Amino acid sequence: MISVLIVDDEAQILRTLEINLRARGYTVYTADDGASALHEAARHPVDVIILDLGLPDIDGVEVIRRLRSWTPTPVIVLSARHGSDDKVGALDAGADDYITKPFGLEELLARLRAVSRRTAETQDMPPVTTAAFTVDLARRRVSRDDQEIRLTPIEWSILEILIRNPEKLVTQQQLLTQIWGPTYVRETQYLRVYMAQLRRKLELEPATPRHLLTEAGVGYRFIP
Amino acid sequence: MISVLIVDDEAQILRTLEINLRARGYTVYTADDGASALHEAARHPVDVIILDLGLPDIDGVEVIRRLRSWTPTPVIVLSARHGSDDKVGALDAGADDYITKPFGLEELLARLRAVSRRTAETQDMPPVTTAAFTVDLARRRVSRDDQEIRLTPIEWSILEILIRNPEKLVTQQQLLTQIWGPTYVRETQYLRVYMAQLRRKLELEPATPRHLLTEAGVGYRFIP
DNA sequence: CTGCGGCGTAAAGATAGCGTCAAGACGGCC
DNA sequence: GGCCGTCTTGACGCTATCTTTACGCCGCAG
Repeated sequence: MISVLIVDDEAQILRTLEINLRARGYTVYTADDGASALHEAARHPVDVIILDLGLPDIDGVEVIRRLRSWTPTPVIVLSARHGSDDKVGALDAGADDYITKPFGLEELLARLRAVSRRTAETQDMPPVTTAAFTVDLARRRVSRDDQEIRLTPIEWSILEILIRNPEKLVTQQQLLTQIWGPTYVRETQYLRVYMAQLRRKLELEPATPRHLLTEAGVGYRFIP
Repeated sequence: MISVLIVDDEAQILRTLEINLRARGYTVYTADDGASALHEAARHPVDVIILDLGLPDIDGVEVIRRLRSWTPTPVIVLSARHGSDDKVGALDAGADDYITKPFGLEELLARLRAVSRRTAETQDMPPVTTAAFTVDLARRRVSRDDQEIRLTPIEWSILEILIRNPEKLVTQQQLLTQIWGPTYVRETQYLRVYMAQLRRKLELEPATPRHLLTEAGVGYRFIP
């Protein structure tokens, strides 16, 4: 069951959306100003937040910023203005998508599906299995021969990125920026150390890896 | 049969609500001030409490706070004021929903259905049992060897979140935001203290936990 | 054949996070 | 006001984890 928090100060819109989304099987929470939006978001760990930018108390962009300080929950922004500044500001603050009013319900539903697909992938994805090991992204667990394997946070981050891009080449820069931040793009030694550890823990023959492959000078690749 | 406690000092409103809700099949109890509200709530284990904020004796927010110290029963707040401070205060204290007077009966009924649906999810859950202890989310009780174990409100909140996500990793941020609010995301020390207490109370060998596991640097996990 | 860059491996040093204890603050209750 | 349970906060040793350094291997180009 996908849960949504809708934030809008116009009671009519709020109600319409609430009813329509409920009818389609979403669990819906509502708020009609910024303060209660933040409060509700903290209370209920929803999958998506639909946020109107024009709120009576706090500026919508500010609401996004505060949400982003602690949660990665995707945010879809609603706005009456067609201005592009608005849009850029909201997206910069961390919004994931943007719709200008008036909008058709179908459009909103489409975008909702789009952003929630990403989280749904994580939440209900079946475990990924290879000849040597099994990775369960939803539960954040790895096992080999039904034996659970302990991974450190960094080991897990690297493995997760590779698993989410099966067959694909993931560059060293991608890994370094996503895990350590943009200022670490030169620290390729980190990757060597952690890839070695991952192979030692996961591969049957760490010296001749079959699933965690190196592309010399470029990056790494996961083969299922 | 769903039971409701209505608290309001205006006799007329109290009577109108009582009649209308009875007519729709609810079991209704009433109170006209804070003290008797707390008293009635303790006497009858109702499903929902409808609470007017402007009471003659105790401040409405205070009533919510005291209720919350021992029961998770959902509270719908009624208020004459439109101010947002009020609202935030009540929600912070633990209210579940909020309606400003004057309001239509249909709106109240809708919210009543909404909150009681939410609790229904909880109340139908069978108890969770492990080798060491049993947790009954519906009755909010924990036992070990048929001996009931007392948990403080915060201990319970943590345990409940973990139990609702069996096998899954629950991040420190999830726990901190859901229990203390988004501004406490750095206070990981709280978690260490309370996890230690939970283990001391629940685990057979608190030093080597089997059901409440730590994922260093990330969060905690419950294994049935 | 020799030097070089990139890689894998091992191990040492630095750091951050954990569990634990205990003292103090706080609030409800008699 | 005083008691009691609960929550917050600080200090400590310990361990896991991260970072850094060192070294040998390999392929390649000069």
